[in-house]
Amino acid sequence: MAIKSRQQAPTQSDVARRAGVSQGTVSAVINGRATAHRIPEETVRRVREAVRDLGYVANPAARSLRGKRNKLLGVHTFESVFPISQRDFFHEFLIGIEEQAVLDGYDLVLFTSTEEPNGKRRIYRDGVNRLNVADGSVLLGFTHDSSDIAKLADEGYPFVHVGRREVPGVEFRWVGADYTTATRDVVDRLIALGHRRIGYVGLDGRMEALIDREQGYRASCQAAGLPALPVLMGAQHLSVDWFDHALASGMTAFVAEDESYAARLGEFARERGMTIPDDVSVVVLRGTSDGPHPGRSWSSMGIPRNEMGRAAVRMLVEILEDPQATRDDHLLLPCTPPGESTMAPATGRSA
Amino acid sequence: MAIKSRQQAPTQSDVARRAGVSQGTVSAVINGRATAHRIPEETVRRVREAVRDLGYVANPAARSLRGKRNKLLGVHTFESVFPISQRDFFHEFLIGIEEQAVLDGYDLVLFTSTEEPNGKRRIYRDGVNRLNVADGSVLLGFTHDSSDIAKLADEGYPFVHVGRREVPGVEFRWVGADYTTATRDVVDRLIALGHRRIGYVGLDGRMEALIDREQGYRASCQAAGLPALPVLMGAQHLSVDWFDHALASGMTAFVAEDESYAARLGEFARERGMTIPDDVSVVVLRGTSDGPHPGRSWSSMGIPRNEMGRAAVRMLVEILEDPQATRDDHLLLPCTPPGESTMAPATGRSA
DNA sequence: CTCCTCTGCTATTTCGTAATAGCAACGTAT
DNA sequence: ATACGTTGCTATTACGAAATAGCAGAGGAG
Repeated sequence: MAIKSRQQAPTQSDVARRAGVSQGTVSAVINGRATAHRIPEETVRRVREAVRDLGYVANPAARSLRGKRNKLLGVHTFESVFPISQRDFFHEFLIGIEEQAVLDGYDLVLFTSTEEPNGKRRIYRDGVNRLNVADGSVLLGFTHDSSDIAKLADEGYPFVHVGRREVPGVEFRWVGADYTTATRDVVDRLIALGHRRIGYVGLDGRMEALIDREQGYRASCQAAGLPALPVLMGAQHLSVDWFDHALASGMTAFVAEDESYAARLGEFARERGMTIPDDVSVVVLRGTSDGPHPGRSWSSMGIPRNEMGRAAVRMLVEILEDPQATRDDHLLLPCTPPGESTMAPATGRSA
Repeated sequence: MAIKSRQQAPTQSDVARRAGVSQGTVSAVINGRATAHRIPEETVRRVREAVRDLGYVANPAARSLRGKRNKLLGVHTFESVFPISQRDFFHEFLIGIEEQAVLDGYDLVLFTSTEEPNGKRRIYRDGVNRLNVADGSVLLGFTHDSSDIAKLADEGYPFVHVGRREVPGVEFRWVGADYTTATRDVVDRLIALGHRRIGYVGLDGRMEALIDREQGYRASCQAAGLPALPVLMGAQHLSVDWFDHALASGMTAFVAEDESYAARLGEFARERGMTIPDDVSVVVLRGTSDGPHPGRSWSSMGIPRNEMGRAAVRMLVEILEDPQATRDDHLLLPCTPPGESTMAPATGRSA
């Protein structure tokens, strides 16, 4: 037996012919508008029988052409999802997005075809917005070039950005996590544990998500009357020399914007024969170890990735299904506080 | 500034009006039939400009209604992807699928809307085959009810099943891993290490993927002239009593169809004060620890999930882009051999 | 001056479904 | 007998893209 190649599926007209009625009548019966169309029992029965006999299934293309809606939600990630580090980070968002899409009865379109050779993904390629195949889209990740977002918003295309994002002069919807408050709580906790000099190890790119964290750090220090410490930015400065210097200046705790920086600190501590958290406390502000994959367990602020994905889809679906209703155009979800695994009271040395 | 609400997506007619031509001309330009339609440079330029200005993108429903392709590939998983255990298992397939889709310039549709309350996903819901929104689909996971597959194949819908699957009387394309050979190699290796009584711990559902493994186990035993040992099937039989009995009968190695069974064996061994692999060897035939997520590291046969996903997409795209060409209707990829972490030479006790 | 060819498009139809408008036949009321 | 309502449908159109058929005007040949 050979594999069949595509053949013509039966249409409503085929069904109509067999049942001896018109196509419109078949449509009415199939869509439960039989009574509204005053179609008697007997005719309905004949149509149903013909549907069964022919194995008729509605052509979704035709249906959505008529109905305007495809029941498709797009997911656009600005970066390739493959690099290992990114993979784990995005995965949890995707799970949340999928879970909510299931609940709302939408299918998802993953936009991958727009990837350029450099691994970046753009919304517009040759000026064409591929996202339009979906009723609306969730945007994931960060792009330094915000012109795509601006253009999309200007078109009136319905989308929700995951992660707080500000583009001057452009209004759009987003779902974010409250990094400012969460970071502030983290630093407050370190202060409560007796730490007086707390280092902040930051990334190079200062996107909103990181600025918010830094903001929380500064706010906490200020509230406690601690000096505004210099903030280290960028991996290239993160050397053992810097670490020695930091310790010498009395630092007893570090707040690392990214898990990878905490890993470096861990190495330095081991080199100097110090243990975490007994000698030094380290807290991570952005990691994946809180996810389903164990690995290292730093004291790590929990980003509600799953919830953010769900919330973005929920917001998007609400927009699509009731475009008129007024609602908040953004949502800030709380982070979960870090565990105490790599946090401990400041040791005597610093007292 | 308020968020703009959805304006009608531009159509070819809108573009045509702006460019001062007819809809048909726009269609010709967009589909590269400009020369065939003897449309001069200047007009083509005007149309292209109008397309860019309006952000026009083809309506996939209309396009596919007309029998054209959408550049969309569907991914249907028969089970929900959420349960933690499944999540890791499917994830790697999805990565492979996405990677290849990027290369071939297709976007992916994740079919989630067909999930029933029990977590099962069907292709046909209310008799409607939703997969039709995609040009073709990759089917992932296992369904005991093969009628959906049969119906799909009968319709002539282009799809590739990931995982070898046999449905009597139905021919379709699939990509699988060669579990038979890989398992045979595993058992051969254990035999070479001096093991003479090797237990096989199997799952309840005997789908093809498991039957193949069992087949490889039996083949290896038979080739080595070892007795055909009773095969344990089902978690309910996996007790310490059984373990004691197995050891007493001289078993020195176990082949576990699933990682979870290996975990049970590990517990039993600990209870009896035995160490793996010094006292007992354990090899896993289906696990996720070989993936990017560390966790336990059993000696585990590596399933080429990423490659399987890629191969399925490649096969599907070939079918779509050249339906006539003759080609193999299935592909069997090799597994990677397990490491030696939980395998060791048989101890004196069994000699 | 007429016929023909070539250019550069336009007009029309098609795909399958759904919604709206409306018609023919029959019965009922006045 | 005429007007009117009800029943049971059919006819038509729209949705957006694409394919096919073909037409108007310019220019050249005879």
